[in-house]
Amino acid sequence: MKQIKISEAVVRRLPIYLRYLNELSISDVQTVSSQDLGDKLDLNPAQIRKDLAYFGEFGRKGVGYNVGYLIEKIRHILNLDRPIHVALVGAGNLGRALCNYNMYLKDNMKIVSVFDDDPAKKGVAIGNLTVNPIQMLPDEVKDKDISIGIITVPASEAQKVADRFVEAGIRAILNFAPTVLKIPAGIRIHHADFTSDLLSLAYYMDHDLDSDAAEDPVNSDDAEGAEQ
Amino acid sequence: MKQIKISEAVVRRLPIYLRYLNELSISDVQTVSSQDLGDKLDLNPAQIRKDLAYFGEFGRKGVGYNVGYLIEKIRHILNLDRPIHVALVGAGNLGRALCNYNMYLKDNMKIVSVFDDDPAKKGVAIGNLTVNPIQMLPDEVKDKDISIGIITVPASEAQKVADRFVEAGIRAILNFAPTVLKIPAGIRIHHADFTSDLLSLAYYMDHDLDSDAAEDPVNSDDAEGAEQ
DNA sequence: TAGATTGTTAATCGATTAACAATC
DNA sequence: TAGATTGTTAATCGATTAACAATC
Repeated sequence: MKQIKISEAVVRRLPIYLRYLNELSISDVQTVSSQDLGDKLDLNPAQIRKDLAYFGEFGRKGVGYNVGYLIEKIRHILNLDRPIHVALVGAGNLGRALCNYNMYLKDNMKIVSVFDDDPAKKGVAIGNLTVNPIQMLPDEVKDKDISIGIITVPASEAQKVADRFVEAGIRAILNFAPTVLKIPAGIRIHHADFTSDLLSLAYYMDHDLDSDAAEDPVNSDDAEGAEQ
Repeated sequence: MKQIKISEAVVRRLPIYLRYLNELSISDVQTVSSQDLGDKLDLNPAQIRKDLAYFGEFGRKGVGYNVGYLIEKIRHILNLDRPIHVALVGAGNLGRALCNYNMYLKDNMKIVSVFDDDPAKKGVAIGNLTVNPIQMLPDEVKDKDISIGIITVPASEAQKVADRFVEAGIRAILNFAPTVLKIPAGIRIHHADFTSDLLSLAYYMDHDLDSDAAEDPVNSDDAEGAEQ
């Protein structure tokens, strides 16, 4: 039996496929080709076929993919055919926004517990949840079978929260704090750091051309730079 | 003069470097090596040296990089040595959270205008901004020299907002809506789609039971039985 | 059948890492 | 000087894309 390592890039595309397939399903579209998917999602059709083929043979030659069947398969691959429980630490503006964003409820994944170490926030309601003190984290993780943690505390507190998550037995972390975290191997971590995202976009603005070109290889030509 | 194409991967690391360098600067650290940076940021030191070398020779052999000097250089490369103005469309929970997140003020980048097409939100205050009707977008972009747009509307509205941004002459977009947008070549777009991020983490729940060995995520149920 | 489209292998492209001469 | 560390080239690794036989 061959052991294929599925790359993170592949896994990250699966929810994108799933999302569009769900749209197609709602529109009662029965069948879709890798070409259709590629056009819509701005991806190479060969890449889509290859991604899916890692997990099985889901299509029919000459026909395409059955939308409902492919949805079912991807949901299974992503473990979304069973409930996945999420905890969030940091009931600030961003944390509250994410809690209210319950649009992924339909995907069997939901935030079931919110924490904050500010005593003033204890018991405050956010949607149908109430803010717990951070000390309750280990018990809640156990009691509610929580496997993913979201961090929305300031950068200065993020590592401490991550450590607590790890100790409580969480399997994966989504970190919104603008800092790099040290996490033991075996725990997955994704960074959702929009401040870095935003700053990196500034690179593509028109550079002012004042400085000496010798020392500044970043001139406006770079910003155009071929469509990809 | 050589025109080197700088990859997006490189550009995206620059703000990460900058952030840690700023921390070092605050701690009065004068010099840092690529080894130090790599340890802290979980990156290969050779990669860091290579990234920086695309833009010039910023270090000293046998010594390392001067923190203050490198900050200055990276800020210049990223255009953060001049004000960068940002507009945000979608004054919901997430949009308001981002507006209140003015922690990147110190980087010369700030949200200067907020829009929403809900008449009920017109004039509502968010921090020191007030919500404008979407019709004002083109004029605001011109008047306030706005070059980056943030989209925090529902997925169903996101393409319309993107089109407005492009027409108004924006140079780059940060899209928080969970959908793929069609954007003309030459305009940069980054996706900050945390719902996909979160869903993709679910993949690692069952499959990753032993940490380092690549394990076969294609279990027998998966590989089998395309009904078709 | 003829046209379409998959699954998969091979080719290409790009990014990361290793290695080391230069030199502080 | 001896040790440290850069800048850069070469080697490696991994991901994307092209191509096409299989086949619906």
